[in-house]
Amino acid sequence: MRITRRQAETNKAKVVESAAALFRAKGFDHVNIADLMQAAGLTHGGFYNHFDSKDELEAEACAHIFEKSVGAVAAIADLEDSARRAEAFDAYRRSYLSARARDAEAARCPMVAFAGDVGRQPEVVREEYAAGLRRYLDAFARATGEGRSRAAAIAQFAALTGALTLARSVAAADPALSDEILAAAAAALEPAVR
Amino acid sequence: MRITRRQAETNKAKVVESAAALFRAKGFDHVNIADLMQAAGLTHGGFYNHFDSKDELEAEACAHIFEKSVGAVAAIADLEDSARRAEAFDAYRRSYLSARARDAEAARCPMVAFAGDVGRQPEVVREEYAAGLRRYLDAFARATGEGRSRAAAIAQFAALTGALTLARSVAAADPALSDEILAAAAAALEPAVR
DNA sequence: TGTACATCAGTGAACGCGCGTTCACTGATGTAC
DNA sequence: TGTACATCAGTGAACGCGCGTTCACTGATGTAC
Repeated sequence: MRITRRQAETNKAKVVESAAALFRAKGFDHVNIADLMQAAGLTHGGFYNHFDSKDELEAEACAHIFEKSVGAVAAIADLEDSARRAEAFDAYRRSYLSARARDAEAARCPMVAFAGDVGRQPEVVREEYAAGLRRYLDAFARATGEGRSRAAAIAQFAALTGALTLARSVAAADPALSDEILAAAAAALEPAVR
Repeated sequence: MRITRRQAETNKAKVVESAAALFRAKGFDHVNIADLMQAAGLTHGGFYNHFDSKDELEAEACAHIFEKSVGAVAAIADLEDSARRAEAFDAYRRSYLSARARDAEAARCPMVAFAGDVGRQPEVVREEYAAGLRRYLDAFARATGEGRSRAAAIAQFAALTGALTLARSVAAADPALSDEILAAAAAALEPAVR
């Protein structure tokens, strides 16, 4: 039963979109093609009409995820009023370290979702990830404001990822420790430059 | 061909030891039982003479790894001369963020090796990991010296893990960015309290 | 101390399952006239 | 605009491989006498 070309494109986009969510929740290696196609409302056999391999989808999903994440940070960096920018950036970091972000099944931050695994992924995925991280850090450094060095911005972002990753890693087994980690990281945040 | 009870114990210890190294290098899910037994000089069939399941070995290996890591930090914390303790702690953090630590196949820090994956592991492993992180953070907080709050110590450790994890994640695809991350994190380190 | 038997660590083949990938088939869409 | 045929997105069964786990077997160790 052939379908519209337009419909086929929509379907492919849906696969990338829902695969992205699954990858962020479970990691690349713990999502199988049957599940991922089902999440897009299709059956597994059609997968190879859209992608040469699972690796290729992983790379596309990775790019898709970074586009959104980088976009959100860039939007803050692009705020012209420096006071509003600083306010938005503070809110971003607070929300980054919130219990809600920790408890979300699919990690919002691509680095939290993938940093631990990406070294073991095929090269296409590693390249896409590295390109994404580069763009993310550029946007993040711009968002910190003129007063801060790029190095300081990177160190600050590392602290955010580290804290959220640690908090997520013990969320189930030791929620109190997990809360303590988030609170400690939030307390250590320096206010944004206005 | 039955062997000495003592020899059997030695063999089990060897399995835990070499599995620990493999897990740190490749993660729990990317080490199979045949490889892990071979690394210990045995064949895969004998695995279940020592362990009920792969999960059980994962938990034991996890405990084994934390014992070493926590021991190293605790040894620094236990130094009586506060100037020497501060010096040792500085050296520890510098070495934590070194290119050498990043390039080591098996991550030295258990959190860098496991934080991303552990949430998806069976409960025995998650519990062992959480217990290990608790002990590690206790030792780390003691090692920072009396002048620093526990919260500050935790935030600082999160910054270390985050930086090393990010640096490792792009080490292959973008070595320059990887170096930049390590350097930025090292520059942001506050000197230890003497 | 010596002998006979039970035990059990180690071996390697086999089982069963999950998963990425392939393939023959379907039938509506796209196209050539 | 209408008709005939080729195309190709989608389907579901099947393939092949890797891996955790099981099992029958071996033969030296441990033990009971």
